[in-house]
Amino acid sequence: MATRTDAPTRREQILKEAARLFAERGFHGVGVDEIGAAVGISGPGLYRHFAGKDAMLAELLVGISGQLLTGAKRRLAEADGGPADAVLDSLIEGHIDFALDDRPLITLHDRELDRLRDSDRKLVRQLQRQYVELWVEVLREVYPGIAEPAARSAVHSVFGLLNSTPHLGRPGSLPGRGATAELLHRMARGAFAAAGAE
Amino acid sequence: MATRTDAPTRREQILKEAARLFAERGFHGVGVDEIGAAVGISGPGLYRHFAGKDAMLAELLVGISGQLLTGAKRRLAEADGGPADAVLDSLIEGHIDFALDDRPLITLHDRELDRLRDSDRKLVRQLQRQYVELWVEVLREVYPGIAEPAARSAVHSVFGLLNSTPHLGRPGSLPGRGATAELLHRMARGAFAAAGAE
DNA sequence: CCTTCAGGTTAACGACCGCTAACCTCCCTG
DNA sequence: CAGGGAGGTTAGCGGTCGTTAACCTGAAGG
Repeated sequence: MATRTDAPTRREQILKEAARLFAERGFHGVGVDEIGAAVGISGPGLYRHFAGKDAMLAELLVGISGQLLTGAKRRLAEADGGPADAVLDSLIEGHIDFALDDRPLITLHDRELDRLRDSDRKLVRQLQRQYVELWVEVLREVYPGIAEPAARSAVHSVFGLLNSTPHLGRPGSLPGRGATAELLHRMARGAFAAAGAE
Repeated sequence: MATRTDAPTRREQILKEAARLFAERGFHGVGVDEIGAAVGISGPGLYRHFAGKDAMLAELLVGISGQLLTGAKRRLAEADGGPADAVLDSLIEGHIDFALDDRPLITLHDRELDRLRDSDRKLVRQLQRQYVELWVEVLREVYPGIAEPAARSAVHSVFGLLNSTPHLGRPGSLPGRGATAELLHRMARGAFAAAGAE
């Protein structure tokens, strides 16, 4: 995957700022004028790029879910045939990268889902479910003793653990990105191990 | 603590329904008319019991934080002098009880804090900080090797794990409350153990 | 050089929502 | 048995917000 070097499009600027604002003050707490101001244009100018405020949220949430799922599938494919243990580590690593690099999106991801139109919400839920099931399969390979409902619960709980990054204080009070990532990784493995030991 | 047997007051009804609605659709997503309807009165009737919509949210959040802190202090006092290990277990148990019994409140707790007036938000933050510090102290007794910043991060992350209950599916798809509580408890201990093993 | 169109602008409409005003109706109490 | 307060009601005001309408402008293309 080539790293982007070209300038972000106006659409992307808007999405990024909207994500930040939605995460800070909630979907209903942010006005379109604010979003516009954040990218240097004013309120209604946004409608040249999006059908409405809802559309921005929808694109954000679908994008997040899709990105997570795609990344996980890729990691699974890359490690095809390898030890399930390593695959689980790779999944954890990917999720942590995302949680540390895109904190606003992680926040939105489980906070504003209910504000979506039915069709969009169904789509997001479906992507999320696939992502979870993917983890569940790998987890049950590593810990064959764990029953499926328990495995699903364990996966959701570890997501809760990994998604706690927004609560870990602003960057700077953290012990450094690498150390935080490592700590989260160890804790996730520890939690899974405890769930697997019946 | 004696279990309440008398009927809930109107104020308590309102708070409970408001908590549920706020958790479902967000603070700004719920109108006062809806809250009123949920308790059988209509919109402005709420103002006989609360100064405004903000006041309901404030009372809910301050109440949650206070309850968590008070409960933790009580458990700490009860186990005074006992093994730190057992105290940690008691803290975890208390938090899980809360997360399982008052899911809407847990949801609100880290979702709508920014909607509070400055003074209320400061109060809630102060209560939360005390609660965290209490856990950090106990955790560092159990795992003396862990540095304080890492311990704080670990505590926040385990809160994320325990507070994942709203994502565990509606009661019924769960393997039963007792089993869920036990699983969460084991995972929390596993995560802490992994954080403590440097 | 004229045209076109992408991407802005401001004005304003309509809906919604928090809150207040004004009024009503029990029930408790002196 | 008056009267007063607790706890409702409906009507409506004022502000906010998403969205649309109408207009403007600069740059690219024939």
